[in-house]
Amino acid sequence: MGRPDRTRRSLLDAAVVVLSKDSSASLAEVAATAGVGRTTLHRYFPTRELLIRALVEDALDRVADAIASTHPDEGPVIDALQRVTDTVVPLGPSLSFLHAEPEVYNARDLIRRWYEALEPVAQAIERGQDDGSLRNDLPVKWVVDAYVGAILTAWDTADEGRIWLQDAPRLVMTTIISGIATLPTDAP
Amino acid sequence: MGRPDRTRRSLLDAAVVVLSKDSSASLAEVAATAGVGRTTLHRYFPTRELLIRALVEDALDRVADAIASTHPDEGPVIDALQRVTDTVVPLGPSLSFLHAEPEVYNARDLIRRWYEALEPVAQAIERGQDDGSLRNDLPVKWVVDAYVGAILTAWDTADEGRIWLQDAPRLVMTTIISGIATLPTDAP
DNA sequence: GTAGACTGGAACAGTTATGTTCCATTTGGA
DNA sequence: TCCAAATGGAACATAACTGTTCCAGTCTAC
Repeated sequence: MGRPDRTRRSLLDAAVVVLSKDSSASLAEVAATAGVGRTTLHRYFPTRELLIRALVEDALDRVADAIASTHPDEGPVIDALQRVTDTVVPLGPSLSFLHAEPEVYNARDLIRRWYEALEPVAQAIERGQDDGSLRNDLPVKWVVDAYVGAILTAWDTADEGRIWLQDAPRLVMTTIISGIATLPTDAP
Repeated sequence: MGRPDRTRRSLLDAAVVVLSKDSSASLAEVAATAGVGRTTLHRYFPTRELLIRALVEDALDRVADAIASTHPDEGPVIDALQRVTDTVVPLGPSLSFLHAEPEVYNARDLIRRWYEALEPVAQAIERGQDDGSLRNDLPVKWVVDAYVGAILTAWDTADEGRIWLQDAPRLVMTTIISGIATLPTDAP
């Protein structure tokens, strides 16, 4: 990895840190955090929009790779979701800005790519509803969003120090799979 | 309600609409949406920060009132959560900006008030864990965040047209209470 | 060690939002 | 009707960020 690649990576990492804290932070702040001159930032990412696009695409790639690496189309669906959760959650709060950036919200193609990245998860959930391991009275779209939402919540909550990130996968899985109530059969 | 009160309300409502779509929108846009001159906006809210504070406080009041009106400390906990859900969800996507505004995130007292508003919910959940209706292997803080997160997800998802807001209370309750898996007892 | 790539600082213009002031106009209640 | 409150528009100063240019300095691969 040559110097340009390292500089580029520093900038992307710094941008994640800075922009997830304040999505309207200045590029000067990003450059400073990356330990790089503002001029250099503009050499790599001529405009703010291009920086954010690159940022989101980078994050999307990481999520898509993480999901694919767990082969969510194989084995029992609940096990598959467990693998996805264990792999994606540690990617960390650093990705939660995906949720907030207005630039993301208004770029059709980025939204499309976001749902493309989640498509394997959607398919696993559909498979689970078909084979009877997941309840089928909830729309697949809702289940996907609720599942992703739980992961985002875990990131936020861990970020605020209300839980430990290492506990997050269990909390997410228990909550989303079994819910917060005791089983009806537990009643006398 | 005199003219000043109506103007103030128009401004707050417009601010919710505009800022929840783009949290960096200009005050001119807010004023225009409220059908009010920019000068008038500044008369009511001298600075942008004060507008946002007023906005958040207004939203907090609405949520707190909605929660209180359901008396979450009475009756079976799951019924109480159902009442809270049915009452809070219709308050609508208009409140989801609570989640995004950086000004909110960086104001200690607003965060504190946010959790104060949720305190009755936290107490209900604690009560449920004590009386055995909710599983007690999850931290109360996590359960509160997961529950609120599910409502926020429902708002976002409804906003994007992936579900209908009128279905949201059932989806939220089913998902958070029972989870997305079929009951173990459903297996042959 | 040297050439070419890479970097950083400074200075600049252009744009945009904010907050203020002043004044003319409209509104609504007494 | 009349008066005081409320409003809106225009103009202004200020501040901040963006994106560009130019140049001098530094690193690195050869």
